[in-house]
Amino acid sequence: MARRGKYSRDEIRNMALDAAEAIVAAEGYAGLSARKVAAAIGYTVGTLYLVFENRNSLVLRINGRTLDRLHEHLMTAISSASAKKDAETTLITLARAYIGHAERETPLWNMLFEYTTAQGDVMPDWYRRKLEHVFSHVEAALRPLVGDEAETGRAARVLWAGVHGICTLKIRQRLDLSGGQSDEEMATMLIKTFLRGLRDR
Amino acid sequence: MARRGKYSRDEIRNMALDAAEAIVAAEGYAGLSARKVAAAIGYTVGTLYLVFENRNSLVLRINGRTLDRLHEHLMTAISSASAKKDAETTLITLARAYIGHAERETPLWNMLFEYTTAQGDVMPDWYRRKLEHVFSHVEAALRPLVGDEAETGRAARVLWAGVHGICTLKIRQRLDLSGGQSDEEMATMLIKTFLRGLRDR
DNA sequence: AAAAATATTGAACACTGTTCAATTCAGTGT
DNA sequence: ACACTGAATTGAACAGTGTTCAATATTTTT
Repeated sequence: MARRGKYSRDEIRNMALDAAEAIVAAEGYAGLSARKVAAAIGYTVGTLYLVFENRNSLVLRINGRTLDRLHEHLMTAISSASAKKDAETTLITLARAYIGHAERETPLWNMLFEYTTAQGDVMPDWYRRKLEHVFSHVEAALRPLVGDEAETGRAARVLWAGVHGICTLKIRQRLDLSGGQSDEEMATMLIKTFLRGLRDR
Repeated sequence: MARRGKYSRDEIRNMALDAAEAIVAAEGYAGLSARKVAAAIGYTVGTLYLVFENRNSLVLRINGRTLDRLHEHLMTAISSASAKKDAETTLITLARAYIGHAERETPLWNMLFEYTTAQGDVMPDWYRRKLEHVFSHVEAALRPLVGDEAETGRAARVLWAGVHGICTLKIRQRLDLSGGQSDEEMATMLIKTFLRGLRDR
């Protein structure tokens, strides 16, 4: 049944990504299988392997899309709600948006970190650019507060890794040890305290 | 070949845990399989399932041991090097020890977070106690600095989630975007800035 | 209409977690 | 010494997995 739907390679790739995304969203990373994706778009495994090198590269592409959506979400969050507010407000807005996104798309967001490269080699360039892209929001908010550009980069990374840590531990239920403080409250506390420490340097 | 080595259930369980740990350390979470563990201790799959409910519960037990070792490691780190130093020094020592442990046992440490409970239910009690145990070190260091006990708990969780975030992003190579700042330097910066912000409240 | 080129299939391989009837054996009773 | 019993252990079976690639189906070119 060749060329059945006259879909190009790119079209098949996108259909596969759509289907795979839906599967992960519904059944999680573990529920994702080549045959399931292929069946969902009306093809068989073989075709899928014609369009993706392997399972890992499919996962990486889905993750790329997740990063794109996250970037979009952060953008609208800071542009709509509190335009041109101070750094603290902006950063808190960003953190809420980040955490909100992670909670809304938990399985896809989890997959962002379940994927691991073979020991020794790094993430592909296009993926690292997307990561930087997401990061740029934090840097922009922090720049007015920290003079030096290199220092801005460092502070942004440290602070955002911190917010990410809160987010990931909450979502994976490693932080429910005591009084039910929400992850957003925790992130707010981190940001406020960190910024105060930064100002009083 | 029944009762071949006259091992009790508990002994078999421990042998299995030792073997599984070695496999994960060498080949990662993905390399762990029931048949491999069984073969390594001279039994077959069936016996393994007599001693562990399923793969997940085996993983959870390995994780328990990893937490125990982590706890030990943190203890020796603060008791030997800098006994009775100020909070900042202690926390930095703890962070270095935490990160060092994660880097020394990367696959086992990763598995700590790759394991996920079925959606809806929580970690078993014995596991949560181990988590609290590890946390207690951070709380102890932070207590003199923060008056209120509830506030101490909050600050400890926020700060440690931050350190964990740095650690996890570095190990999973999501933070190599720019000038090669080490994860330990980043954690130090986080701790110093956070503590300054905490003091100048 | 025949030939060439390309798209698609699906069986095959070596693996996975999990179950459970069948087998093998240690200890006891005779 | 021998059968019996009950527990320990096995390993085949099931339904799935990622991945490959000769074979087939279809379109395009000649």
